[in-house]
Amino acid sequence: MLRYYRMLGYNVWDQPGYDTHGLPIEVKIEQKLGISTKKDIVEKVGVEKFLAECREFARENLEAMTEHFKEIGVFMDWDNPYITYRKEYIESGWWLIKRAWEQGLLYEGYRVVHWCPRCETTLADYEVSEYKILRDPSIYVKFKVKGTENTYLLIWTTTPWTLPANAFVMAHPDLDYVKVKVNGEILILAKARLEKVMQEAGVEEYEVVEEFKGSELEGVEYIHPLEDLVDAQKELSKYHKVVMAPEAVLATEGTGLVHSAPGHGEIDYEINEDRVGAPVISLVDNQGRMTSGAGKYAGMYFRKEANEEIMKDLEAKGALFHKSSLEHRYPICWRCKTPLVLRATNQWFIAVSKLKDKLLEEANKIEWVPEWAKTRFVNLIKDVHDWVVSRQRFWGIPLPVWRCESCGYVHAVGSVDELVQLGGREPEDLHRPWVDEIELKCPKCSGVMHRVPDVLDVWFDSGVAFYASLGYPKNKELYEKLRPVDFIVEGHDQIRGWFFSLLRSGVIGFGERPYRRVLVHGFALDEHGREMHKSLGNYIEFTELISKIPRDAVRLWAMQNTIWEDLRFQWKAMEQTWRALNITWNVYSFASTYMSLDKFDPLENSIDKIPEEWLEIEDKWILSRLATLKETYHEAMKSLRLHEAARALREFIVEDVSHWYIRIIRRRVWEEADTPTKKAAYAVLNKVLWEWLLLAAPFIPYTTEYIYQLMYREAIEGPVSIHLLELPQPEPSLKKPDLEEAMTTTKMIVEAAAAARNKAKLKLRQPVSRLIVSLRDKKLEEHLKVTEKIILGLANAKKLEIVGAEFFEGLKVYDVEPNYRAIGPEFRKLSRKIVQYIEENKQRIAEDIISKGSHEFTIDGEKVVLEPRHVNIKAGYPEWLSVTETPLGLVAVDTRIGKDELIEGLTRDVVRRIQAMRKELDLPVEAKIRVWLVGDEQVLEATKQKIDYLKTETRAEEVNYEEPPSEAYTKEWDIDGYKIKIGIQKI
RNA sequence: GGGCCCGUAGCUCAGCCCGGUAGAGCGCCCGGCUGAUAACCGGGCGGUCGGGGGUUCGAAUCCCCCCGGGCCCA
Repeated sequence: MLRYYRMLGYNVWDQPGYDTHGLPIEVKIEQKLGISTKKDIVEKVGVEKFLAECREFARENLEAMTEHFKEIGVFMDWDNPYITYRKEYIESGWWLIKRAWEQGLLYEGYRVVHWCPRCETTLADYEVSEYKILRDPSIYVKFKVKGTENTYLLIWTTTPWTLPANAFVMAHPDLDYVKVKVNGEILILAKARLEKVMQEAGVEEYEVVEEFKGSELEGVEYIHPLEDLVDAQKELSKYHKVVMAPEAVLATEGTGLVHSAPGHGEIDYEINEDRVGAPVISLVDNQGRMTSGAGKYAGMYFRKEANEEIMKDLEAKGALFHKSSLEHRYPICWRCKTPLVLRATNQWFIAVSKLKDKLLEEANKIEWVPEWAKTRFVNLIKDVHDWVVSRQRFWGIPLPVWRCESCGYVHAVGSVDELVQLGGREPEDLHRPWVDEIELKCPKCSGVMHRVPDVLDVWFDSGVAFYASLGYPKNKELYEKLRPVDFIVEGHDQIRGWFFSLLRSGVIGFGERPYRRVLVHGFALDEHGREMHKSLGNYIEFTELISKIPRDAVRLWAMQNTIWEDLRFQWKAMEQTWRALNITWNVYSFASTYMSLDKFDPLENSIDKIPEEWLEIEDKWILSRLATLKETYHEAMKSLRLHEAARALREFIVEDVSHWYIRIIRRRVWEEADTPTKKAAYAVLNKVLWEWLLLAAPFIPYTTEYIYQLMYREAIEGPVSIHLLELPQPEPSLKKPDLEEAMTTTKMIVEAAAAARNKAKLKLRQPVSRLIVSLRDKKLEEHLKVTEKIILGLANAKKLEIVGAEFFEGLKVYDVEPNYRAIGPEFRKLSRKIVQYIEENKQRIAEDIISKGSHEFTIDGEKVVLEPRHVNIKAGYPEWLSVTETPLGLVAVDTRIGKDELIEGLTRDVVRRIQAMRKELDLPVEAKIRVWLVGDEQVLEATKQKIDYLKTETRAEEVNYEEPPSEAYTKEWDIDGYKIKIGIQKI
């Protein structure tokens, strides 16, 4: 796209950029240094050294990427990329945090996150990617309903360790619930789960005493069975009641009553925030041990001792209805494989949910390609949550928030200058640990302020790219000029990723969408449709790829794939594209060979200097096709459908130019004299090839540049590179839809004629006297009149006859077979004679039955009526006519070869052999030769009759009918059984 | 479980928006052409257009349900 707009004359801002921060890089370095925990980074390695390694790694990575981009022909300002770890970039990032803070959107809050108790860090959502089948308890617990003697809410859980932090119970308002009498107790659970639960618990006798909707449970209070053993329950007990939460309750699992611990479950947390308001208590510490708030269980590891002890106590208290275990998928740390714990921790947020309406409004102003990306995007925004921007790591943009030790005042810093103003100084590096050392003076109480230790989510880095890359806010001018960005492109996984992080930042920072148009591309997958990974062994090294396939073939292949769909990697498919490129090369080399041979000057003989009447029909046609191509091309490119443009380019050069136009104009180009028709052909070919070259330049920059340098630059005194030229614009006046249609008809006729020849085993070199065509649509006959010359040339026929359908009808030869099964029972004894009659009168019977539906005759004085059921009729044509049926009508070749045609055919065979021999000798096209012929008289005679033709075609100065001398290149040939010896020699 | 995308010849994919006789390239078999030629052309073989239902004179195409795969979430 950049190449396209550049060639339209735009001044394109083409700065590349690199995301360099983040946990993946930290992990790579941990591996390199042989460490695996945060503690090791701080104590064994030191943060400074660690970050230096990260930076070095990012830099190396970025250089390798740049090389790849350059290799594949990405044309950007590689000397001036933006890099997210640079000071200016980080400062630009700080500015956005400050903007959020100023608008009251930045806040610190408690939030349930996935936490690795071994690495002692939170894991971002996208890092929670590995799961393992683990065995866990599966227990049913009774919560006694307040104010009753023996009525209980029955809940189910696989995480007993979360029970101490239980705050409330969730139910579904629309689900049916029952009270069941079991062993003298009343249990409440969902009706849909009753049978399953009782079965699992091995209870055979139970009685449903009441049935009601879940909504009736709202507000029912209960008593937590571990209340007296857990300190935290003192705070939580007043919230113990049933809450309606349809989004958290399934009718297919558990009991329909879900125990909720807001400090240990995301949905629990949300529902608590939304409609309960209990304190969010998390009873697991950084290392996975129960905290002092867990009372009796303090110090126990959550998935081990705590689970055991809690189940034991529940049993002792008679609160355990049933206990078993199950295997399920449980998230584990992708680095150390430790099972993760969900726990509430302190994190920094930006209140994006407050901006939802604005986000939607802005998203709707963006142009999405394809359209469905917008649907996906809007759906995502509709359930947007506040953005957790903090991470407890090292290699990232430090969160620029300072907190006062004395009064707790929090201040967000937007730049280094502000740091200095507030009593700090400029650190030598804006990363940790340097920035952590900066102390500020509290503007409220003059106390000492320290930075909160977190760094920012890497999505924050990517989100600010649209302005941070341009140096905003230090340098406002550039961004003001370019905003909003015209075009961004990424894979469909980035709809939630980059596209969203950019919009979020755009709205926070500027209250507007930061980009105008989005193009979504697919993934490159292996040939089976799987993602390519080094670990799967299906990864293709880039260097290997470009060592095997030309870069332009790779590019063209990738770009002709429907852009937003995934691309399956296939060597074969690329080789095929390579072939198309090769045809392209052949086309230019064909043109170049003859044009330079004839010293054709493209400037002197440009198309506008050729009188219209010099143009043949095929010239007007290809010019029309070119005009159509340009229209299709620009339309596709302007709406970001690159693949449509790529396909149109291929189709045009391969099908229209190479296979069709050049095939037709060959004879015109071979002529030696400088005829108007040859000049016209050159001028047209030159225009077509020149404009195609420009149009193809954005797609195949290497090939087009090479051809440009080789064939055009000097001749047209052009600029140093083809990529500095402007694309040709559509020329509607050259479009001739009728002519294009006529040529489509012509192609079909020529192909049908070839098929008819094929059937009759008549090679194309053998001329035929007539080509006979009957078309269903009389209007199409006009087409044939227009292109008659082309048809005769390509079908190698002397005459084109357009006839009506009755011509073929009249010639039809019928084969009629008696249908014994129908005749026998009906005609009995006459049958044998009737069969004989049929054999003798096939044609008449067939004609009658086809036209009248029956055939009457008399046999032994009896009248017989033959109807279609009595015979099988097969239609055919006489032997001298080879017919092909096409959707347009019938096309036939008269296969009878007259004497003239035979002579011409034989001569062409000889010419063809001489040409082959010239080629074998590697003679230049323009070289003159001497020829000797000896052999069967018929062949010699034929060539004598057509001697002038033979001489011109082969550039023979003389033809001798005698044994070739020993110095001549001599070969013996067999032409359809005729023997001939040919000798040639260069003069 | 939800949103979106994909499913058409042995393989890779057009066609679907806007309904009208199912296409291309590759592969395989047979034939032809050739001063662009390690190219090219023709023919043959090959299809329940993922499945089912609906709308319609007519559905690969529009609508609904289901199945399989992918992306992003839960």
